Amino acid sequence: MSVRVRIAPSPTGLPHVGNFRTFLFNWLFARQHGGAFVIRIEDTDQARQVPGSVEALLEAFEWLGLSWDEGPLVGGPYGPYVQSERLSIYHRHTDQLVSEGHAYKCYCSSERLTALRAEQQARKEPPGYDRLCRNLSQRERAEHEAGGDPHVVRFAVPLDGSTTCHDLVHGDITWENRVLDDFVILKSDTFPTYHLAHLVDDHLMEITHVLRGEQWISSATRHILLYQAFGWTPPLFGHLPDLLGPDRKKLSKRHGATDIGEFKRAGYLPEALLNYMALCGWSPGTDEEIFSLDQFIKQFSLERVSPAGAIFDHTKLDWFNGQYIRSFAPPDLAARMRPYLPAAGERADDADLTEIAALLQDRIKLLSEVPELTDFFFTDSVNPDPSLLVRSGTTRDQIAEALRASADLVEAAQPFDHDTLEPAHRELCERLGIKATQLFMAIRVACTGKTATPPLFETMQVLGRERTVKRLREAAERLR
RNA sequence: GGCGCGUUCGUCUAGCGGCCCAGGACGCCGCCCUCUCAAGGCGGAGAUCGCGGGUUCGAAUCCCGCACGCGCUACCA
Repeated sequence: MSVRVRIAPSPTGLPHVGNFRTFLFNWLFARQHGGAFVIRIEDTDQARQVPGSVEALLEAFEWLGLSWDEGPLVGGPYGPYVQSERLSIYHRHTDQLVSEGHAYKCYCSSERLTALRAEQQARKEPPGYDRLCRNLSQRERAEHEAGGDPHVVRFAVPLDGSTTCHDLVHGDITWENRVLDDFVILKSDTFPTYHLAHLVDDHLMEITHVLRGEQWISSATRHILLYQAFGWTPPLFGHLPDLLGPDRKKLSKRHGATDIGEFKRAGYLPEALLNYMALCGWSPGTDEEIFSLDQFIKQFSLERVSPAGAIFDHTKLDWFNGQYIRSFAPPDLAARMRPYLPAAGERADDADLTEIAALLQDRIKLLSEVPELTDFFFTDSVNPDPSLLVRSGTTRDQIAEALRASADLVEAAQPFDHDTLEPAHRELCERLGIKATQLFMAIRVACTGKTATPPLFETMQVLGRERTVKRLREAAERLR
């Protein structure tokens, strides 16, 4: 039987990086086995819906370059892929369970349930449904029905025995059935709970491996019990570790930027995010760290997934991003940079941008750093600060003279390029009796307005002879 | 409270009985390179392997307790 995995996001907000790490592992597993990767929208909680969630999710998939075989937009033979469109299926299966005695209608009010829980806690007993309606007589049941009383459907958990989950990541996990109460599988609004819905869908969609977050471990026993009640063979389970915040709590919005769109805006590359996410919780067992998606597909294995949660460390993500930025050919980097350009640079042509990209390549970790590092390429004047122009060990007059001399050199340089400009300026230093550091910094500030820039003469080359001369003379004027 | 999962440098991790008085990477520190900033190269600090018992000639690795963290214990997923 071929592998089929699924991810089951609920449309309750922005696509979260923690969820995506889980999605990624599912995706890798599917691709590795030539299986199907299915997206199913779990919208059984009507109250928590957030409009636009699905669109944002799919956008994130697109940005990361991950495709899906069945689900929203693409459909598939096991649809519909939205739970709210599958209500009749859940009702049919709930009825089956009820008629076979594996589930029962419960008419208890939420008030009674709340009171019950309070009592139990007061007596330091484990909270849980007391199974009142499990033992209703035929007559009592008929009365409730006749009265049209609202109800939920609860699963009748076996009173004894134990259940074992053979987890692909954690190994065998066993629970005593008696620690479970009769959980709700169909809510009074006639929507199924997660427990029922995901399971019916997984079975009907012929899902072979359920790779989900570790918060589901404790529910796995309920799920296996349900499979048994239906007489179905459960899929294989693998509970994946969480992504944690610096406080070791499960990563959430509280920890800052966690939705995929924010990473994009912050200047991260999808390659870097993917690479880092995959290494949070999975390791190849070698010293390799930089992986393409194809390499991940080849090497990924559930056996090497760590059972422990991992803190999501932006510092290391930044390093990956820098690695990828440096790995690009300049024209490719230029294309990546384009969306991040300052307003003044939006009309830059590809050739110019490629030269700029080559200069920035070793200097940025995030594409969002591009505007502040490139603004001087796109503006008319840089308004250099005189105090930056003239630094200790030099005088205003000295620097003004040097800048004029530099302008003359630049005007005369033949050809106008780095290889001609640098030696000419080094000679100028000797002639003027200034240190290269001092002269070059003054020129740098004059041409860019900044003290930290790409190499001076290469920057001049990209700036062009005309603008360079103009800036040098303007700066000299400022020192009058 | 009950049940479950987890626990190796600050962080991500390698390790599956001797090769480990624990290796790599990020970060940090220093040096080199150097026109600034980076990038890069080299080197360094950094982990009594959560704690306590056992098993064994030998344990980070196996077993048992304990502690701590996290999760579940909803008509949320």
